[in-house]
Amino acid sequence: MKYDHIKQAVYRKIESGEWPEHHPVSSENQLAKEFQVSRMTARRALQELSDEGLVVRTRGAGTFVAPLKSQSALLTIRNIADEIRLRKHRHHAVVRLLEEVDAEPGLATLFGLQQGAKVWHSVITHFENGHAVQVEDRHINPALVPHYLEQDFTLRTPHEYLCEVTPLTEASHQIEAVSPTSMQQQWLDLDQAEPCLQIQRRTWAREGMVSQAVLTHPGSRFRLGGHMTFSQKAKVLKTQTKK
Amino acid sequence: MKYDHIKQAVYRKIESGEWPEHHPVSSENQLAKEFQVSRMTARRALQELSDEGLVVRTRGAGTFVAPLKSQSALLTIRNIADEIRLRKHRHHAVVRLLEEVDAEPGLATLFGLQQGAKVWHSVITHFENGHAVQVEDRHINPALVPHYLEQDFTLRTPHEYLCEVTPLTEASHQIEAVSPTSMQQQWLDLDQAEPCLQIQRRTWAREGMVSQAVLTHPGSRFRLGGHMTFSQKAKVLKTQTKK
DNA sequence: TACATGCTATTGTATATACAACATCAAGAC
DNA sequence: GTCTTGATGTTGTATATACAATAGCATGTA
Repeated sequence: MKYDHIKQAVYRKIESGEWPEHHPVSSENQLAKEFQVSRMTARRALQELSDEGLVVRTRGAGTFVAPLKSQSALLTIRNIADEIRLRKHRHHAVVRLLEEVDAEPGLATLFGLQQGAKVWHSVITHFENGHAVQVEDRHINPALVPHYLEQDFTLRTPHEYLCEVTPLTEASHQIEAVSPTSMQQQWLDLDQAEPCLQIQRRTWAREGMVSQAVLTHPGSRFRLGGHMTFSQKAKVLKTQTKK
Repeated sequence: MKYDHIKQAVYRKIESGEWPEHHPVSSENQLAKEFQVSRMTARRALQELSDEGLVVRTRGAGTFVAPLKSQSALLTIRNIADEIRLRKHRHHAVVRLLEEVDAEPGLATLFGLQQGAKVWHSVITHFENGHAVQVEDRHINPALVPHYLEQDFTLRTPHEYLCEVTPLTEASHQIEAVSPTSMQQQWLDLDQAEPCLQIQRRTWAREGMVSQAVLTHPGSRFRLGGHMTFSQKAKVLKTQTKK
């Protein structure tokens, strides 16, 4: 499988960070020459990488490493700020906490740190047209993310910062319905405890787990929606059963 | 784009139901002859359909229409009964309501029916190891689904029945956190109103909207989870931005 | 400067061919 | 009946080639 050889070579360049977003990928002819294969074989490698969304190809221009910023709309829940702006609404954020804390035992294990090691912690409330729609309670692995505490998260969300600083490779999510804690209630400006949609998101880079975020949305002000056609459904199914 | 011509021809056969699950698809050579193209062009059509999960290809055997039964794990939320059995737990269902009712105006519009037309309505509680984990409140378009009221839904879930009777082509979902109504609370054997995760699922066939289901889960007994790697994430992203 | 033209590199589509790997079935050997 | 063998059809991989469509750049022109 020569084409798979080429795919993996390109994949390594991207995954290692040697080729960042928008970096040009060798052209079909260059790869064909370099790997001593025909252009059609090199083409297949790039084509499959494109199908998988790792590179973007433009006729006449070339092949480039795909930007990873934008996220799948439904599961990773795109950056809340982008989502709000997409609806042409105003977004602003208020930083409630930004601190260094002792890691809880469970989290220390997930991060691969010693018991009692320090981790970074931020709590940020996101507003849509002046109404609180999400409180983002996030813990960060300081071994993998530099200068987290010095960022101004009213300008750029933690998620955006993480995407820039580290190449994320995996994510897991859990969605559940909960009653907000009194602190969450306060952070969301809720008069009374209403049901909240809570999403736990964990993200990994190649070196290990980068961050855990707990995103809490008031049920009355947030809804998670999606739509898929038959063939798209089948495609998602395939990516999931493949593992 | 000759290859796209072939893709669409095959797609129509599948979508129309003329080729059911596991039905053999014409071979590359047959298609090449039929459409007056080279084998490589016919091959591309089948290959892309395979990438999209519509057909399954086996070297030496041939190409076949893919089984659609299994659903994407995260969004369509696989059949609750399957999910429970997958965890090696006991599942049973209790039918709370199974009746013909007047369609609400909104639903009649969605179904493409006259105001005040009759629709079918079922309410079923699903139990995992004896604990209620979901109440399924479903409305059915009687124009597209036969004999719904005569089914025994303790043996086969409505979702399973619908999948057998009609070829579903699209689905949309909304997820939110709510307080249960008093009826839902009763159907779920809840002592007090706890936050519930509520999923609204609408499904379409080619002829129109088939069904609307509202699935309500007690927050304390249910969690929606998922995991995806980098390249899978990118693939999902692509299918969603494509529209 | 501003615009138009054309050249070149790159990706997209289509074809023809060759061989490899595998599944299925039928005929024959035991 | 059971197993082996081989023929045939199918998909998978790889190559070589041709032309189309587009992007980007450089060059020439007004």
